[in-house]
Amino acid sequence: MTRIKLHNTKTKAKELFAPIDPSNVRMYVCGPTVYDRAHLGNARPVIVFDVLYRLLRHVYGPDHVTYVRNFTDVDDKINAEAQRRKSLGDPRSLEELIRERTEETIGWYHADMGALGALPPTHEPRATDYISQMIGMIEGLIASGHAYEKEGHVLFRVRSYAEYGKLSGRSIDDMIAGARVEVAPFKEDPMDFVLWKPSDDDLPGWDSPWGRGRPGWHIECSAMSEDLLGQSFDIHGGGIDLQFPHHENEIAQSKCAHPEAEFARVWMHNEMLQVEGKKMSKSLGNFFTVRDLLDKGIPGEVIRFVFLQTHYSKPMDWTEAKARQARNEIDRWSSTLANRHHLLDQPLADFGVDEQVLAALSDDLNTSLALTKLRAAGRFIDNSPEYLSLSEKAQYREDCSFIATAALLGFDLVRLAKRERDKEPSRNIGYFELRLVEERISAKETGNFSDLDALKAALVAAGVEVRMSKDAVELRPGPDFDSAKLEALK
RNA sequence: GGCGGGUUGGCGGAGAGGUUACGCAGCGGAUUGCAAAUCCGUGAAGACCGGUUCGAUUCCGGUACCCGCCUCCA
Repeated sequence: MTRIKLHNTKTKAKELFAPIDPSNVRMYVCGPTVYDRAHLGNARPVIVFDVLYRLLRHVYGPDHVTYVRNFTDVDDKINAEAQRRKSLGDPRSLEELIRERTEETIGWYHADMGALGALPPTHEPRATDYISQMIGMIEGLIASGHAYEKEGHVLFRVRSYAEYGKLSGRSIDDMIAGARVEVAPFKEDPMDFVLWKPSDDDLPGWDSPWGRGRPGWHIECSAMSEDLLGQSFDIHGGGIDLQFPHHENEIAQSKCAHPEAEFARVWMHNEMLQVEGKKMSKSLGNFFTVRDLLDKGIPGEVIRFVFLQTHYSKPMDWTEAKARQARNEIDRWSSTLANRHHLLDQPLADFGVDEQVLAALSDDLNTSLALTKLRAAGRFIDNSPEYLSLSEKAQYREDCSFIATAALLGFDLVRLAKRERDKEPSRNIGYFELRLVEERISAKETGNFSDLDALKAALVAAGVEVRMSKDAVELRPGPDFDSAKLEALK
């Protein structure tokens, strides 16, 4: 069996991955707060942990991995949007408006992440469906002295958990010394954090032993992971920015609620995304959503490819140049397969995946190296002399393996190749191919190539790639293809 | 102030204590009426200063610079 090594943030070391139960490998990843479209940064953990999910499914079997990614649908920004709509005269209740907002955001999220080739997780729990579990956990924490109620709030007593700060390498005293936050008067200790807070009539709320209120941010992940994965599970993932305070607080809550349990065995954190070398922010004007890119005509698989070129533990820079290169590489794979109809129109045989790609992924998700190996495999099956010397059967084996390997990284090459193949062949394209052939013949006879060159230049200007070999002429619409310009040439 | 990440050839970006990363761009060649595409070949690197070592870009220590987190944030 493939040995997977993962860098565990908790131990700061690369470790051999040993699941608690190989027949049910369990992973929890912090999902989005559903108040707006997912921005490009949100896509990074989705893609990173999607690759891990696929790898685990490959190694342990698709039915032996449980992947949970939550939706945070209790949040001030959601409330603010609902209140805004209400203030614009919407007659519906605040709860209805909140529900509407979160519903539509979740719909967008599914569409956008699906476009990136991310598999749906096994479970996608919403915080609001787990309020009673949260309340139960909070009651337990109060009973065991790890939490206290004050002025309608319930706070976690940070000093009651000796290992607080261990994950992120911080000490409570250092943090207090450098704190820039105003401390609420009802806190015993400045670092204590909210498990439950009161809601007024303009805010969503649930009845609880401490009055009508809503949960703090961190408790939802503790409650949902326990409910869906148990008190101990294998992998907990998320962005590095969540390491503190979110994950630190999750650990404190869960470990204090169940001291005998392990909680998450391996912690994984992806580094941040940058755009053209700078942090993505609205003020810098380099902020955009996944949907913005898709609408600009950058396909999801191109975004995925760019992301996977950088190891998840390093800051990743999104640039237009990278997107262009990625598109070229993927296009090449598509056109390699586009005319191999026997691959596209029937189920493929299982000949396994490329060992080198699998090895790269198993080494702490070295997606960059995996892409390099996949690239080599792609070149091999693209009519290399070695490939052409193989029997038809052996070629088929190589093709299937290549496609399966790409799928392990989340690229559906069959779909892309079909798209390439089934591109509506423009009648104009055929017309101009014929015309180029004819003009070339006559140009060769007369020795005058100026008309031919002019036509070729005009086609290039219309965004068409002109491929003229000795015995054929092929025109391919490029990314800048402009059918109106082409029409005008007639 | 505390914590963490980064610094590799023109650009992007990996691995490995000694043997080609790879891709893009460049250059040379094949092919072409000329190109494009494709194929073949090729130069070019590891922030800085020390240490360990027969040998370090790779390990250790320090310096500099960049980025992020510590407040909602993926």
